[in-house]
Amino acid sequence: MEENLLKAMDLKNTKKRQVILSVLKQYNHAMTAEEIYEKTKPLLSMSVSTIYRALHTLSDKNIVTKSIRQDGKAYYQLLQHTHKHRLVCTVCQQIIIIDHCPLEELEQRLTAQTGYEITGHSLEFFGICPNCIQKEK
Amino acid sequence: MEENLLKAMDLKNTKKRQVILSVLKQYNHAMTAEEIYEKTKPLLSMSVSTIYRALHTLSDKNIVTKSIRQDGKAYYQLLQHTHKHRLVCTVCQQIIIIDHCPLEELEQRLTAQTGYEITGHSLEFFGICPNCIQKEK
DNA sequence: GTATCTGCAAAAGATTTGCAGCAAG
DNA sequence: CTTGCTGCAAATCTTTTGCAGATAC
Repeated sequence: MEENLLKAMDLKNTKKRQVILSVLKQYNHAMTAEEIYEKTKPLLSMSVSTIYRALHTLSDKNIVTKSIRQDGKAYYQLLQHTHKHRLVCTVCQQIIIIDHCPLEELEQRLTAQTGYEITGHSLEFFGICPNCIQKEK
Repeated sequence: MEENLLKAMDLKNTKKRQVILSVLKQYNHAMTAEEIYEKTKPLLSMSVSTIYRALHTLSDKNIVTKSIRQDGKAYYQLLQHTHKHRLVCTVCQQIIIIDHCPLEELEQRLTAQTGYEITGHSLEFFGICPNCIQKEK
């Protein structure tokens, strides 16, 4: 399965890339290189630079997406056509997933107005969760 | 003017902070610490760490906002209640400013659904501008 | 005077890179 | 075999920090 993805993109089908892809598939959410490193370690140990290089290659080939969040770290995940955004509590870091992405309509309007071919967006909400609002009183 | 802002927040009214604020006001868009450093240099030279420390303090006091973009750098700007987002060409880096922020309504809905007090969001669009689409053909 | 600010140089954290050896096709 | 992949260590880039001296109030 991971094999086909790699072959299709003229990439060598190495064990390490397979394991990276299988971890991304298994967890199915955006992960940092460090998290991927931890999760792959028990399966097949590899150096962190291999992970960075693999992720870079895979994101060039549009197999994974890379997105930099407000913590300054890069998060990688398998390219998905139905994507989601997050609402993050700035106090306790609790996260709520926003299922419906509200931007598709807006992107169409932007394409019409600007002539850009829009390829993506990044969107994240910040706030304080009900719990932390309580505690701060 | 800058003086009042600082006084109001119990911050010492130093020449360097004044200059940082005046540059942020003058350019009135999000800038990196490095850009601020370059712009303040002719006016009053200071070390980069002073700039980082001042920006950190000012953002704690909600005088400036900090936002990390997809280039991995932190951008600072004076807190504004009417804010804007950007559409960035991933080939030539040309930028289009999106005047109307389409998220206010959505934020109200999220507040109702989650009980979060929403304090902000980050949103950026990526795409390929008409020029670069031409060239790639 | 004293709490706060600043400069400098060093440290930190995430990511990238040069090079020599290794493995997939 | 030969092109592309990997490990290691060193380099890079942005940002943070410890400490000693300087400045605002």
